[in-house]
Amino acid sequence: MPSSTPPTPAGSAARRVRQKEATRDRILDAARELFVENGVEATTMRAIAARIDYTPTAIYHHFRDKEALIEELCYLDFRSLASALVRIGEIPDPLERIRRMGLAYADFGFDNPSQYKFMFMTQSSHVPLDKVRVEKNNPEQDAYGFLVMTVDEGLKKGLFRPEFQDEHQLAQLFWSGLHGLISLHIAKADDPWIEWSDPRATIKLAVDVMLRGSRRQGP
Amino acid sequence: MPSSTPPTPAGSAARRVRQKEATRDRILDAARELFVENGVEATTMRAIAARIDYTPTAIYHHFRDKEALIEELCYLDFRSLASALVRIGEIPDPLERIRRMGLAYADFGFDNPSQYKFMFMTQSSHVPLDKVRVEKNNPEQDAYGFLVMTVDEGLKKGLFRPEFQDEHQLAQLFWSGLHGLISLHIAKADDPWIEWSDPRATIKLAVDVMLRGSRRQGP
DNA sequence: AGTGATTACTTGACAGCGTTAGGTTAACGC
DNA sequence: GCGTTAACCTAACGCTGTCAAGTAATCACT
Repeated sequence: MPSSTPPTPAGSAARRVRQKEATRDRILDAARELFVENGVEATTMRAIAARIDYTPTAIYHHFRDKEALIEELCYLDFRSLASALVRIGEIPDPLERIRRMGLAYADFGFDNPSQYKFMFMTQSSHVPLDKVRVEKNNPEQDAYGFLVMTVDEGLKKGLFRPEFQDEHQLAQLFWSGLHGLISLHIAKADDPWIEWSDPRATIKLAVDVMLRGSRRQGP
Repeated sequence: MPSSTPPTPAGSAARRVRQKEATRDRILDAARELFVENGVEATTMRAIAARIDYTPTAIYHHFRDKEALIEELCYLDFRSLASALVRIGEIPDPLERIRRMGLAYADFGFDNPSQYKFMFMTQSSHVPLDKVRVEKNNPEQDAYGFLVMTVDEGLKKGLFRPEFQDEHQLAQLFWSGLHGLISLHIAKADDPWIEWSDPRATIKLAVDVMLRGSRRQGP
């Protein structure tokens, strides 16, 4: 067998598949750049196409419509968020794990405001039910599921006050506490009305406040 | 002087002013209804005009553009939110006052999701700097200022843990904790991914958690 | 009473948007 | 070579927010 054979998939059919995926990725990259630069709303299909020297209609051969394109980026970001959080999974103490997850989650939001915006600040059942892309409760892929599992572990170890029974409710409480600060800062950072404190410092305080306020007794 | 004179402003000039304000109000009412029904984005100037039997361009004699129309509604809602909260102002204990304000704020959000959305979940320095409509720090009109003042009162009474010094930071912490839950519920209520707990129950828990986690010692 | 100015509103249009029907062109299996 | 597939383009549709210009009624004033 000659060494000139392409490494993974031989044959020109496979090459065409690869080429199609390549332009698909170029569309995604261009869209992401423009979304980050100008926001989702202000980014037009024409602009995305122009950036990679295609006609707008070419995009529709790769994505059903603009929303499907957004959803694809959203899906990729959900995975990258989850894999950023999962590195914290080894920390043995559930409470400390929650604390560290919170800080990492906030970092993700502040570092990627544009992604954060269309992940958590816009309506849309981001997963078409027939074609689930993210595996639920796989911590590699589902950050929310990971949080719920961690909270559940804390509940079973009796680390929280007795009024907390539902792991979903407590997880939503933690999550939304952070989300509030991140999203307000993204949406209203320019508002002269509010004198914003350093958001990362506030996040640290907020995480501590929520843990202290929900855990059983303690020193 | 004959009694046929109109009550408040005499003269037909004044009547014209009143008529102009009347159609302006009709535009605002129609816009509000459509915004609530279909959302801000999906509501067109043409639809607003059609609802009150005007041409779309008539609106532009009363509002600079669509954003100015939204901002006017936003401004009205800010005042109605503030006056809903100010009724709680008499409660003497600052902590209890914060707790009650939190619950009232959440009620406003859950009861008026559409208003809440364009008040707190969309970008825009909602106040044109040259023409401030809401009086800052007047609790009747500025809900955020009211919260900051209450937090400051608590700080001065030594009710909070020593790491809290900045009244803005602590106010933002409380506020954003609630905002997170409200906004996530508005944006993602339909998302099959998350098993939402009863949001009002979670709000109650969240308020208690945040107060317990931030106040000094205590039983 | 007549005249000119003001103004609330309409007509008709513009550019730009997301999207689509239909045509072109190249590579494919046979 | 031939029919098929499919990636991409051309041209257009209906929709959007917005505007320049026109109309008609009311105003203030001589």
